[in-house]
Amino acid sequence: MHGRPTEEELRGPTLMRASRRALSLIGRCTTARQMKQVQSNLTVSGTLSDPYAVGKILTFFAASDPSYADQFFDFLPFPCGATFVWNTMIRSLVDRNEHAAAFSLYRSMASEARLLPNNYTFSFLLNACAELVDICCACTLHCQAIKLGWESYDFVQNGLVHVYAICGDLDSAHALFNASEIKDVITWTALINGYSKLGQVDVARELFDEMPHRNSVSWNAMINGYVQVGLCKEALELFNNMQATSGLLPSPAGIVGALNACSLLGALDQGRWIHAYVDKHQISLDQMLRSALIDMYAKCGCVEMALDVFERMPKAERDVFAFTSLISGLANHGEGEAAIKLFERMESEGVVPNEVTFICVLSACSRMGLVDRGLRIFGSMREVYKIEPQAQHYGCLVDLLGRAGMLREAKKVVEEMPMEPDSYALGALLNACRVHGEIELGRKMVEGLAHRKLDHGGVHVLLSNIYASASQWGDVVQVRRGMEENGVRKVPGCSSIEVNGAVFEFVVGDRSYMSVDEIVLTLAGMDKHLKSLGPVEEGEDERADSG
DNA sequence: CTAGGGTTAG
Repeated sequence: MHGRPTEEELRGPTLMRASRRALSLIGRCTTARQMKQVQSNLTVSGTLSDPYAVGKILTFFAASDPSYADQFFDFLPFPCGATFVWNTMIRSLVDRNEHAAAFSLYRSMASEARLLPNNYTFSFLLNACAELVDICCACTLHCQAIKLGWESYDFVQNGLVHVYAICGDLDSAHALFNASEIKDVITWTALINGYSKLGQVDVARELFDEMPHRNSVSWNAMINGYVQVGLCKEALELFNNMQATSGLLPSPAGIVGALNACSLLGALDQGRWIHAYVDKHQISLDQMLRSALIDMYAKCGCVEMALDVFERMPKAERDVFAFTSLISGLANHGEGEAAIKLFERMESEGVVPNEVTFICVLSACSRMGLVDRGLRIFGSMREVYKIEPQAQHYGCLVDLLGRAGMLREAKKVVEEMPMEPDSYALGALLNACRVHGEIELGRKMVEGLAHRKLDHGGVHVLLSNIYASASQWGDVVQVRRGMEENGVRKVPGCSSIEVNGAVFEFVVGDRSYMSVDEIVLTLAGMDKHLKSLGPVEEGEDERADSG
């Protein structure tokens, strides 16, 4: 029996009595109408007491019509539905991110249905705790699992190690790991992951080297662990190592990690190599992998390829990540107009922007000097998308107004925003003060911040930059001296870029690397060239915008 | 019927 069910099969009154055939039929239903028809036949024939059939129907509706699934479950003629059906329902609630409902169902399992949870129940709910990073809940479940005798079952064991590790309680996770008699790849990987998330990559690496068997998930956990703490070279080294030694094909998730490392390093050649590798081995290009490719190309300075990956993406897969990555890439390459156009295209294609998208598109507006457009987009956040602007968005607004020379308006935003301005908002305002020669305003702001103990290194550096722009060297020295005396430090900026396959790293103020003279000369040349082009007339872009 | 890994931010 293969293929879609025929009308005859669906209507067949006697067929339902045989549970196995019912299961096969359920498996072949593709529409809600078909499934409901089978469901009513099962109800009439009494086969609905088969929990496997019920479970399959539940799972089908949980994915397509959740409220119908809930209804179906509520009206099931219990006690025919065994623990299995409850587990299925709990799992589908967890899948739908309705964790609270899943836990409440767990509670009524004993009270209403007089059913005891089993190893499956615990495994699903421990997973839910891990998603919520809720260690209290995990402890409660742990106790109950012990009480009911499910503690030492493999999935429960691994679920416990995983949840404690994710919640950062590595002592508990490791203790369970040590006591565990099963210790499979999953137990090891859960622990490695926990240490990575805490930033303890050395411990994670030791475990990784020590574990008896590694699969691609274990490799990925370690690769991503390195990326998370910024050890991108180590991440790529491990990624290459995996190809060379393990004989495993990396999964899309692992490739995302490696591409991430390339993005952070600016390692275009390595990124290209990975892209080619993906093509060659026909690794499936899923949504996330495509977004990671777009991001990698954009961050490595190759917007054309970023665009190419985007356009080749099936339309239905172009999600908010793909759009936002590209919008950000375009904005960062001076293609502000294209970034805004893409944002509009996103809207017209019905892809809903999120808070990150707004940061990217607003910054595109501010670099283009498109004040009105930026203000309109900012307004649409709340009005159209019901996204409450965060400090970061107010920061973008300050930048938008400040760059355009509307200092008073920018200052007003800083003063009236509903939360404490973050360093970006303050930095944007101070930067605007520098560009537009508003020395007094800048000075007063920093003084006010220092008074309220809200000053940090970056703010003082910006103030000294303001003085420097105005050639007030005495004040520059004073600010710097004040910073020294008060022990204020700014974290030095750093960046990296790949040239001919080798990655070079730079730290502000460090002149020890090779060809520093050449770089400084080139920069001076670029600066001179830009200045020779003359200033862009104020308001020029705004007119182009409305015209 | 089950578990561990992944994407966008000035």
